[in-house]
Amino acid sequence: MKFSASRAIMAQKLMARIVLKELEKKTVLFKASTEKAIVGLDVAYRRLSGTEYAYGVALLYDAAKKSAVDCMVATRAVCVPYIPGLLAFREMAVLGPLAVKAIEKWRPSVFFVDGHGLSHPRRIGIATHVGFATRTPSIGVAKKKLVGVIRNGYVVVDGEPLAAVIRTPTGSTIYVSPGYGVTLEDARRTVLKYLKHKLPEPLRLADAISKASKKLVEPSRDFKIHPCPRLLEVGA
DNA sequence: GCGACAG
DNA sequence: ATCTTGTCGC
Repeated sequence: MKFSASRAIMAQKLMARIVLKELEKKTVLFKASTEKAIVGLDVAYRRLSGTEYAYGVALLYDAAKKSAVDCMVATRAVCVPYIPGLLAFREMAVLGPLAVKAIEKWRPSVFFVDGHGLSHPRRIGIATHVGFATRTPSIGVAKKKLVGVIRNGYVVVDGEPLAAVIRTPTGSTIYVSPGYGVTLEDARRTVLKYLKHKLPEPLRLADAISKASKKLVEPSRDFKIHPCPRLLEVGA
């Protein structure tokens, strides 16, 4: 079936009703400093003879050892266009199944996802989709602002802070927002603990591996998890 | 109409 | 995000 932007928006509004209600009731599943295992999720794309493929990476980061300890790479042809605000529908095709596998295999405390969570037009960014779909805490980390204005270090919409604006050690700016089951302050504090470069370690490493995988892994039409390339040397 | 617009 | 060469700077 062809992708329908209007139906996707309807779906997000329905999800928002549930997620925001839980957030009001302070249904918190994760608190800062309780993390044992963090899984960084990122997606890279590659055009190959008329078909566009998505390379999804799930990287397991050990909070105690402060290093990456495992990773998975998954590929599949993408079937949804990129539309601001609807990024989740494009990336979930590969991140959804991959996140489920990551939970079964690693039992992570929280997911770090590239992209916004709460700081989204309907409060349902990619990070929220991942967390809600898997009922696992998640935090969104974006490199560009999508909505709102910046006031006192936060992205604000209608007077409500939706994301923390953080200046990274490399001088760039990132926007950290709650995905699912996490408060804004806990999301901010947690990301800060792993911020050594432009992105928190679990995401920086997942990003490096997803890009490197494009020339080391043959993509498949349908969703498939490949043997993880021995790339943990990419800064880990 | 104009500007904005995650990855 | 991706397409792309060299190049300026820490």
